[in-house]
Amino acid sequence: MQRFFMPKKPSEPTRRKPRTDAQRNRERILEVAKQAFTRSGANTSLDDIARDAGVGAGTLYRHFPTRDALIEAVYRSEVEKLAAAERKFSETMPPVAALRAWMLLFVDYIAAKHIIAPALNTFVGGPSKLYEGSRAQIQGAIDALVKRAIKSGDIRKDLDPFDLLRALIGVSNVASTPDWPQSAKRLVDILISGSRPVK
Amino acid sequence: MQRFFMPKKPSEPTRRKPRTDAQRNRERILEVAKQAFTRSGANTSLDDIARDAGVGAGTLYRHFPTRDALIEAVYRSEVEKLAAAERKFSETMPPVAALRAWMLLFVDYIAAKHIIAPALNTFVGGPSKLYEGSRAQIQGAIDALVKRAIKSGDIRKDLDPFDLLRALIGVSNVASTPDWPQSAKRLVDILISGSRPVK
DNA sequence: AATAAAACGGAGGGTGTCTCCGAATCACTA
DNA sequence: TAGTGATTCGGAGACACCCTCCGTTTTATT
Repeated sequence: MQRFFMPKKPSEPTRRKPRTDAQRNRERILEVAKQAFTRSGANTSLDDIARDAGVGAGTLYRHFPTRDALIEAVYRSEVEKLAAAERKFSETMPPVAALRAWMLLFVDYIAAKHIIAPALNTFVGGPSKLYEGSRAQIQGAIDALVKRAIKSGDIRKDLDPFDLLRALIGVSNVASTPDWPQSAKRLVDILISGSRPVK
Repeated sequence: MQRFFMPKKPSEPTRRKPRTDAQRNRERILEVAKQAFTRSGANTSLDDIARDAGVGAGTLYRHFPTRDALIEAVYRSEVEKLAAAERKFSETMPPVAALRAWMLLFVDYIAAKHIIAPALNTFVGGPSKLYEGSRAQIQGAIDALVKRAIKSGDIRKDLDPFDLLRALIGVSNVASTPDWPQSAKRLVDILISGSRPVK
């Protein structure tokens, strides 16, 4: 009987089914890392995380070559929720309200998982390629929100969406007082108000 | 012959003149640290700094028990310049203009000595006592500026000065793109504009 | 069951932090 | 100017973390 063959690109020879233990370890590491980061901040020892996950250091580093890669993986789902929220707000709310709501949500997310904040800014020194994926999602979200608000005429034409984003990420980094979320939310309104067109 | 004695507080017994080598070493360390931080960022090896200063690690740690203490000491003079600028601006410019000018200057200072930025926010986890002195100076400066602007009626009554400060420090941390100073300056105007009273 | 690709794991080398304490240095006194 | 005790120096060393390397083990596949 003639059988079907999946078409293979010649450049990509037969792909093997990924090993189940690899997948399992990857998830275990992510699980442990999430707890560890939330508990003890973003510079927990990676060797410790590996041990708690019942895995050798080598395994951890093979899956996540850098600390940043691990952090990004841990928070990828949160970032996707933010991106989803953008779409929903854009459909159901007037432009400026949507922008404001999203910014507040952003603050909330960072307040909950405070570790994501230092991870969001690239390190001093140079624009690295880290967090490429997550950053693109976030940037896409605020870009869409601001563009819509500009089009509606409720926001200055010359507003750079990333300016807002930078401010948001920034305040989230400064955790000098326990009430910083309130401060951040007040700031959202200042930013919105300061972004309206000059009359 | 009867001699004079300096009156001594009993609680504070005779103070000895500080040793000259201690003073000299302290200054040498500061000098080297300043260069090292500016050149290679804020996580240069402290042992390296000690060696470059021709000093043992113990000496460095005795003078500056933590890395943060050293950083603060290095940038204390810059902070004092900022505080001085506040006084000058307050005397020579109208309230809002003074506030704006100072904020822009703040951005410039951080742009020049980028290391001060990560040093300005307390670490995640809790409000530590680090940078107590410097932070007080900066906070005092913006507090004065905002209070004056509020009194003149050009700024909302309910504006918290520290909200602005947080935003400033924050954006300075996010160095994702090489043009962040421009972004920061645009943001200053957004913040000012958003801080005006609602009509 | 045999085979080879893929993943594992942990020992180990490199680097950074910070302490500890005998040795060296200095301010003060007579 | 020499003596002396307080103060500071210095660097070896204990510890922690990062990350790699490679012999061993597991797995998908034939």
